[in-house]
Amino acid sequence: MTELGPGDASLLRKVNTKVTLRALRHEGAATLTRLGRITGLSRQTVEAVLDELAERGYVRELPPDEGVMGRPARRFAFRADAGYVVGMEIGGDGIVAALADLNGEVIAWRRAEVSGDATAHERLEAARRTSQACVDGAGVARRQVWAVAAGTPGIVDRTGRVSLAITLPGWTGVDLAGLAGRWLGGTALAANDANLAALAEHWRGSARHASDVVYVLTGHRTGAGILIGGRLHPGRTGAAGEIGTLRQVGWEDAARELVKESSAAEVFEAALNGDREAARRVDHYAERLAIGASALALAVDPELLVLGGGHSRAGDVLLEPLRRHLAELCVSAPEVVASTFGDEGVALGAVRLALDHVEREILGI
Amino acid sequence: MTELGPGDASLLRKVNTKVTLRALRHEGAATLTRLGRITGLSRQTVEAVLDELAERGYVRELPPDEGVMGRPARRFAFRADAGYVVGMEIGGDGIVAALADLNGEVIAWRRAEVSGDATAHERLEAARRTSQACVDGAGVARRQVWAVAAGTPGIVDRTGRVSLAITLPGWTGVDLAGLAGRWLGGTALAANDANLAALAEHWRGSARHASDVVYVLTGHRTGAGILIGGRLHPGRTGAAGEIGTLRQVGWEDAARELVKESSAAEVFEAALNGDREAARRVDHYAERLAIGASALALAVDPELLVLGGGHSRAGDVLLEPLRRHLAELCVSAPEVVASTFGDEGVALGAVRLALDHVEREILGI
DNA sequence: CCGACATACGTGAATTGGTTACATAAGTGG
DNA sequence: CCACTTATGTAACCAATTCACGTATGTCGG
Repeated sequence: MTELGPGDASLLRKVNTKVTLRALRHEGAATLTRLGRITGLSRQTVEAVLDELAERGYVRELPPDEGVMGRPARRFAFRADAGYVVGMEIGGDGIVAALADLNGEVIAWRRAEVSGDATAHERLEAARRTSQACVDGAGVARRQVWAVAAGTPGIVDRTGRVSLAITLPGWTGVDLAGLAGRWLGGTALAANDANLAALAEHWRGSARHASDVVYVLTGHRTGAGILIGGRLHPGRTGAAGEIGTLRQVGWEDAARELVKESSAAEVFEAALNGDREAARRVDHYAERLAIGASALALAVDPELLVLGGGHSRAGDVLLEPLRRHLAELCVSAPEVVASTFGDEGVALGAVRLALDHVEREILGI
Repeated sequence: MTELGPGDASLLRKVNTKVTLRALRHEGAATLTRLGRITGLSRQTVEAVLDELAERGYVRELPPDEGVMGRPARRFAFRADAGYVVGMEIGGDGIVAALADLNGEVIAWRRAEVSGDATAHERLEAARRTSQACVDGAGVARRQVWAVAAGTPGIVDRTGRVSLAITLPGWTGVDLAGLAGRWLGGTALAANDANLAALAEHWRGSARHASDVVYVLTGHRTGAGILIGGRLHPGRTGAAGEIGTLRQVGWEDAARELVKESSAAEVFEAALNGDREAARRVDHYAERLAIGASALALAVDPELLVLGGGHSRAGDVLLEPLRRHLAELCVSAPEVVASTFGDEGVALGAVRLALDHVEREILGI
């Protein structure tokens, strides 16, 4: 995994820069002495590292704390506003774009509705407009955007091209990463929506403490994303988790059956209120989900299964039968929880993906 | 994944030791100058590193090459005989033990038959005797054995305990790692057999060039192992890949149906010779395999699917229908190949697991 | 046998990065 | 205004590495 090269002396400085930067970002703002204690490095080393980082613009010196004993200490903070990233969801219902600083704090959201049968061109135009408006509206210069990531239904290959999308017309073959790179500055990435939502849950949601996670995205479409060792596992073609395509699983029409004539929310509501027929439909839907989820859970044996997407808002009405069916199917079923994020999960995961890229490539963390 | 600590100066030496040792092991034997060129380090550094390694006993100086121009260069080689590891399979048919040096060269095999309905105690005794005989017979002192690993059917948890085994009587609950540690010296590890076989294929077999691999172990029992990023993916409970337990998959009795009254080899042979009924049975078996394999392939989206275990010897008679059924079930089916190792795969994978442990913990690679 | 050549070894100085120890500076609190 | 607390600044030292250059030790051709 980690390529290991020979170490000349400057490798040490690189390592210590990473360690210091990580500690500083974790602390928010800190003095030299404190950073030294945390990292295990000497104060002098930390000082040298921070002066260098300040020079490069990644770190800012703050005015010293007042009212404390002793000589005032130099304080530093990571410059989260040194750059920005954009994460977006390009889905069947519309576009969600989020602008975040280098700490991952989202400073602007933007949404746009796009009908499910819009052409690829219309959808892409909406995405371009929405992402650009999100950045411009926040008063951030486009060249300040270091990376962009987009999540979308369907299979997205390693280069960021949509290699297969059944639910969106004309979507197969779209070079999403290539296009998004032209809308804004910086590197552009694209990935499957469920995968990104999984990433978001691991970052700040229900899956914070798990490293192997299966995420099941419910809604009009049913999909899944997999995290292994806390990292995205896209697979060779980007199709990892696309268990729904297996006929035996029946994810294709699971959602359709659930919402036959009423809305999903109504069905869940009715089931909660004791409607036997609604309860039966929810149970049947849960069983369908469980079959696919159990295949994933048996394959990956994750610590956690997160239920996300539109229908996860139903909560225990859906979670309880899902847990029950899953327990029947798995030797040792994983814990099942609802996702923390609603319809912001995919865009948030895209932010995280873009940040990962920035931290790896630019900050060298 | 990688924990990153602060770097004092000695970190550099550690890194360069690893790089040098890796290069040396790759070369077999090499001069200082050559190692310097390969690693990108200066000759002096390489020399200091190797002198240190020689002192610690990991490396040996060889007599210089003769008949070449210029001043004879100091030559070094990794001391593969500085320690040994044992890998073993404890299966339903019997025991396979392999003793290997630190280069992974197997210097002794040992086998013992144990009937499928032997008690756990009998099986363990056979394993103890076989592994000890393997080491003693090769003239290696038991304290020279740095690590032992064992593969077995069933689910093996992270501590090396068999948490569930259906096929072997009394096997559930056996603390395999704990016991194996007492038979021989060193650390002891235990894992699922299919997982280890997958590791062996990645190490020296059909899966050498793939990093994400699904391995399907055929035979009396059908199981699977998963490699992600070239590393074992055991999952939370060690049950990753145990898709066979899903009823819809039908791995439980797939093998039983194939061999109804004749032996598996006979069925394959007959199918090859144009026997329609045999071909139908093989096709049905392949379909059963493909259903489970496709679930794994869709979940993991691997680069390669390796078919191993007893029935993989059948070759194309089985591979061809498997590929066909897999292509029907998967969006983009992975390449399917037969395993390189027959009944030695599990023990060989155990050797690799033990070596991984040694390299990580002792050599610090 | 001997000189030319090729190649590797050996040594010392310079560089980079890091640590420890201790004197000094700059605040707070009575 | 003095004691106290805490951080900074400086100097000496160490560890690991590289570069430059001189030296050693073999082969090859006559």
